[in-house]
Amino acid sequence: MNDLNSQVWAVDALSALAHETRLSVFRMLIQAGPEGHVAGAIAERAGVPQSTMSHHLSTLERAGLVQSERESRLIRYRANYAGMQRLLTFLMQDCCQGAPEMCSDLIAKIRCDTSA
Amino acid sequence: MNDLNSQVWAVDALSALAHETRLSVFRMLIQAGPEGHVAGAIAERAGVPQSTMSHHLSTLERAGLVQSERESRLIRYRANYAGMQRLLTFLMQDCCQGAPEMCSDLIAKIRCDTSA
DNA sequence: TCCATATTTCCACGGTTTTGGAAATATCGA
DNA sequence: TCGATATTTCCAAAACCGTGGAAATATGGA
Repeated sequence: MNDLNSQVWAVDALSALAHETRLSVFRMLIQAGPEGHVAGAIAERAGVPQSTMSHHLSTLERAGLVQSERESRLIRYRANYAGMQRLLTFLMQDCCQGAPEMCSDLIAKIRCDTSA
Repeated sequence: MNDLNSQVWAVDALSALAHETRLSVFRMLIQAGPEGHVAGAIAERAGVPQSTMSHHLSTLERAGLVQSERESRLIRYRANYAGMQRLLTFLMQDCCQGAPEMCSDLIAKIRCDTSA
């Protein structure tokens, strides 16, 4: 995938996350881990109507940030970690080209714990 | 800063980046390093009118992703690495809460080189 | 087959964002 | 002080996005 295509995709992913409801849903799913949540529960937790949430979920899915799977009448949504990784890698790649030492600082400061 | 305020800020930062022109300007500035670029050069390189670019630059600046400094008649823009770091840290923090092992995978895969 | 449940798609209104020419502002040099 | 240059701010038109009720679709159970 060349840089221009990546950028088009990155804009989609960033747009998908650039919304109060969608960002919190994405975080909810990241935090839920592999279990994810079904659509109705997501709408209820977020306090928005199902049809509105359905739009948001499909936006996130089109952007490659979540995945859905039907479980009989329910549809379960999970975070797509690969999409997240691709986005962060794209942004970090930019970072490094101009300031490698700054970039390693940044990576060093990212901590894999919730007390940050 | 609590989580809710961070999220409001994160939505602003993500919105600022969620635009073809603005994302490429941000990357241009990241890649330019501490030298940055002056406003006119940015508009010319991106191929958009100055007034349009001025709006975009102020959007990025309001979001804390770039900084400006007057140099006599010119205004020089530089990437704000702290803003970038804050955004990535916020997104990674989410990431870790649900899937610590995945998170370390992700960090391990981010490489500080341009051959990625 | 028919009903209940979970979810999505349709549709259209209202709001926000993007855009760029023209006018305003800032700075410098003569 | 005046003119040239760099940039921003003003404004209004066009394009885009978010919203949610109602209708459509999918599934399972009786």
